[in-house]
Amino acid sequence: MEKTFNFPTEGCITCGSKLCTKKVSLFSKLNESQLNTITSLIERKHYKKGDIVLRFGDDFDRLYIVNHGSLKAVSYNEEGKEQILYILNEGDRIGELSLLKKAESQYDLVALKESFVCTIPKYKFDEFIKNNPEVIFAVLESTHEKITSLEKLVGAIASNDGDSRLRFLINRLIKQSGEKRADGIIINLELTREDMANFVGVTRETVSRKLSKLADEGILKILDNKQILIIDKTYFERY
Amino acid sequence: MEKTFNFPTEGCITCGSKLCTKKVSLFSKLNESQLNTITSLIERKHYKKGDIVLRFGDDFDRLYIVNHGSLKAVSYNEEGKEQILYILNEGDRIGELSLLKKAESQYDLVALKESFVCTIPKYKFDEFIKNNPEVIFAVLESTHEKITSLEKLVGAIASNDGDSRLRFLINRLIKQSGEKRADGIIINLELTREDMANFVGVTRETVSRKLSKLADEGILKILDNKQILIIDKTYFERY
DNA sequence: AAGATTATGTGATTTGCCTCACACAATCAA
DNA sequence: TTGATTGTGTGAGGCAAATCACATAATCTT
Repeated sequence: MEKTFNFPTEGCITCGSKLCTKKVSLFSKLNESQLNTITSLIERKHYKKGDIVLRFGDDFDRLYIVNHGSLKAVSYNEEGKEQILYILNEGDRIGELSLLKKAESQYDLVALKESFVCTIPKYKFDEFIKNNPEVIFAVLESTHEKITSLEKLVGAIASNDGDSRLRFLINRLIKQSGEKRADGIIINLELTREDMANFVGVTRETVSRKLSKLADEGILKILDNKQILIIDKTYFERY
Repeated sequence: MEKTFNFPTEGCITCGSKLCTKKVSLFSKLNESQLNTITSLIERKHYKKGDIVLRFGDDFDRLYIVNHGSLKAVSYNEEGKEQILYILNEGDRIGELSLLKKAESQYDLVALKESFVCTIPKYKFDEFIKNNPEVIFAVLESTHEKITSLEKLVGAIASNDGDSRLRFLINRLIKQSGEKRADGIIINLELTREDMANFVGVTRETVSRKLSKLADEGILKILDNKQILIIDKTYFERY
């Protein structure tokens, strides 16, 4: 079912020419010449599904931008159970903080599917910022979004109520990757049931059961393991 | 038991003269004249225990700095249950993000005890930053700390294990306000049992029971409702 | 100082999720 | 294509924490 992908060796695979710098909100306000400079700093790498882009404990000395594909950032608790902190889709970025000081990554960055990831080394980005100080505001804004995202996650999983955890999860998936159709909203999942569980702190069994229940109630339809059709969007907006 | 406080009408109540700008890490790298400028921008207000400093939905158009006392930032879930996102002690600040754009507060800011809070209005701070752009890096660093703090909170409460939630809570209290003594570390709580519960997402009963259990095991001693003596610090460091 | 209010500890009961178990489906690898 | 691996759904049972209930302690208020 998965359509095969034709990988260009050079340039941005989604917009055809440049390295997508324009669609990254971090750079959305830059002019043409600034964009060209940024583009020249970028290194792009290819990852297969399951590949580890950055490992826990490694130097976090780059800014990472998802050019194509998606990543998860996962930490591990005492018993080694996975906790997903962020799900990064096309255009999302992580590592703004490494711009400040040398730091070690507190999580693994893992490709959820075949992905292209653009990176800018800290020292290069530092210099760019020195010459283009207004970019720092965009960086701040980006960290703002991250904080908001985490605050909501905390609220969702602290509630200790499985139904609202699932509601939160699906609501976020709708926002991140929902596509409107005539009969509802399609979510194309990169996540497994277990990933979903590890994001909101339940077990994969609970995710399965809750999804089935929601399907019984007519709130959504499970098309297949990787596709969910949201019928009653409002149920998830009660948040 | 609570010692009464002698409130000066002007100047910093903890350092005697200026408005504590020097102890706030946000400003720690500023020179004397910059500090004087900042000090002149600050407005200080007094709050009684339980007073609401900023309400959910209000314009978040100031930077808030705890000059003396402590605050909690609380949001509410669907059922109206309180979720504490941050505990702010002397020198801590919140609202850096309001520097970017007009935003509404996503939580209530509540005084945990009698407190003095210094604020700087957005428009004044914006101007200060325009003249002292290097401060923006300190702001970024401050948001970095907030992100790290939230990431850890997520890891703790997602685990779904009461013991580790409590371990996380007490570990943070030790770091935020623990005082070393010959016989261990004293934590002077501003939080009630219910506050503690609302921070790590359990009920107050569970906090009570878990604390009693830890006391039985000799890991800590409950001196009274507001004082806990940590005997085996290492237990809480397993994190 | 006395009464009212708020906070705390602890027992009894309920409940929802985790755990374990297993069948079946989907995907991967050669 | 085939077998191996990984993912998924669902039942049964146990258990930790929520809930409910109440006595007592601490703290506010005047």
